[in-house]
Amino acid sequence: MKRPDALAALAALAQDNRLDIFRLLVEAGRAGMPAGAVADALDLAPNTLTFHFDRLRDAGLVTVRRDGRSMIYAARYEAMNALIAYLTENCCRGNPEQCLPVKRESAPRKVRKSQRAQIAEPVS
Amino acid sequence: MKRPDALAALAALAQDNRLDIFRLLVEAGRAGMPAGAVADALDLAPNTLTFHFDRLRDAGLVTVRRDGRSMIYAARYEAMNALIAYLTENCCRGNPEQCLPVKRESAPRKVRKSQRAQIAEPVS
DNA sequence: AAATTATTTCAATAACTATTGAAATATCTC
DNA sequence: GAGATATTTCAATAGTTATTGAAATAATTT
Repeated sequence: MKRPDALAALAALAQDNRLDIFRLLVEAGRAGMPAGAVADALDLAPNTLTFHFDRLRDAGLVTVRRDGRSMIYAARYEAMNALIAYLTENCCRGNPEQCLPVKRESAPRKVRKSQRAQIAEPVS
Repeated sequence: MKRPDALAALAALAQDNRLDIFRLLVEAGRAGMPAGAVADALDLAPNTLTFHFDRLRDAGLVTVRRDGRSMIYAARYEAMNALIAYLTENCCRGNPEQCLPVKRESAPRKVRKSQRAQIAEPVS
């Protein structure tokens, strides 16, 4: 996955309703589910839903097919996998280990009360 | 990591400049780098940069400390790790395997030319 | 072929986001 | 403490995004 695709996927998922929609479709599995069922489950207006589906689709995160008068949307697991791979490679320097909390070399040295004021607190 | 934090992290990373900033800080390592150096590297106005740093910081993706007149920003690898974990759990049903391309049970059955038109193409 | 169901399209709008220029603050050096 | 350097704050603005209501399309049922 290249940067523009990763950015598109992040933007698509970085929204309340769309994250819900995608998670619901992930649960639904490869078979996917009809737009109406998603609308019912998440209590969204059908036109609002179309708007979000379009964005998820542009980002390559879902597919649609028609079944009678229903549109069946399904999660593209490969896309999520590619996003996770991108984040692991580019934002953890290749290994997720990198992202774990840093190990202290030794316990922090004890400090007398009179010295405490000297020690700068890291800003937030 | 809970949903609101994941959403915040996604939103923070879903922006051109911020994704660059974060990737640069990941490269820079635990030591981090001064705001000015980031500004030079990415050719961003200092006030624009402050705006983006604030957002990354709100999302818990970076930390700051002051060093003289410089502000040193550093990536919080734990946050990225937590985001990847969240996506793996919630958007791949727990195992990243889930996200790999589906395996075909068998090779698709051959079809005579005269039958092709019958077969519905999935929409997009 | 009219009515019904499922979804999309379109236009309007409110809310949010990123960028800019100018001014302020904080720290350091002379 | 005056001047220089590093960064932040503030206000204005242009651009983007999500939601809504009304109307259109598409497939099914009667």
